[in-house]
Amino acid sequence: MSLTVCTWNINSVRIRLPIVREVVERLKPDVLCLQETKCQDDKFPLNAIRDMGFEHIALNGQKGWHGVATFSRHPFVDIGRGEFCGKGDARHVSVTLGPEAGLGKPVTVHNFYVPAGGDVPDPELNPKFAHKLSFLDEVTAWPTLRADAADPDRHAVVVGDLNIAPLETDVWSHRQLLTVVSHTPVEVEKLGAFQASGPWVDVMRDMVPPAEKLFTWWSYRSPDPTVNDRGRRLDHVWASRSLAPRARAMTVLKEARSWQKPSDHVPVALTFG
DNA sequence: ATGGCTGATGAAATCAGA
Repeated sequence: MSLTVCTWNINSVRIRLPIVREVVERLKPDVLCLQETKCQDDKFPLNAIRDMGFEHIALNGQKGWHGVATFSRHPFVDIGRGEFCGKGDARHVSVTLGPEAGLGKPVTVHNFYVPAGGDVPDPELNPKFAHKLSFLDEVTAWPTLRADAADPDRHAVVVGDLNIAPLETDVWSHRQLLTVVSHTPVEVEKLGAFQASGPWVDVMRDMVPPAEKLFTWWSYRSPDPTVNDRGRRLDHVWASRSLAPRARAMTVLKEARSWQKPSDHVPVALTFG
């Protein structure tokens, strides 16, 4: 028995429905977590998702921007939606699957979309950056997440677009990105505190050694993002300590960045067995 | 050398992404 969890910032679920199908055929996820769905719940293309084999769907969307969604082949025993910084943003949804999903115990999958943080890496000058830092502080202290990580009767996973590339090899140029939002020391420190609050294991980096470059995002502004490979690892899969040793395989579907009408992020799939 | 692009909204230009 195994469980494959996939995370993908899709940058509009409606405009990219055709390649959702392609991603599902290639990665065969049991659980698919999307961010930046940009779709209110009552306009979500539920039937198309069900046709791909996901009978169980948990939404937390809003009009125009943000929004997360989690699809599953296995039923949910629980669904949760966190709200942070009192802004009413749709940036989190969690689902819990029973032991029959394949891991022997229930597993809770938290799907996050962390604020991007704007341009200027100074919380005094840039409210978006201040929001990003506050969001990280709140999720680090969130009792629900800490309880899930510590529960001996359950596995837990955190996935999503965390919008921070923590390691030097998570960006195309550590030196040049030190002052660019997504790789600044203050963000990396807060992401580290968030990770330590579980503690959560960065299973992508268990699968690909930290010495190797590993990216999940390439800017739309490059004419051909594959040419210079100026990417960043903004998307993450973390597992609770009981589950992390059971990571069996990972796929970063880099080729999806070159498909027609791509997202600027590519899907990441992790199989636990 | 990051921003030259992309998407949502709403019907043109602006905001946001990161």
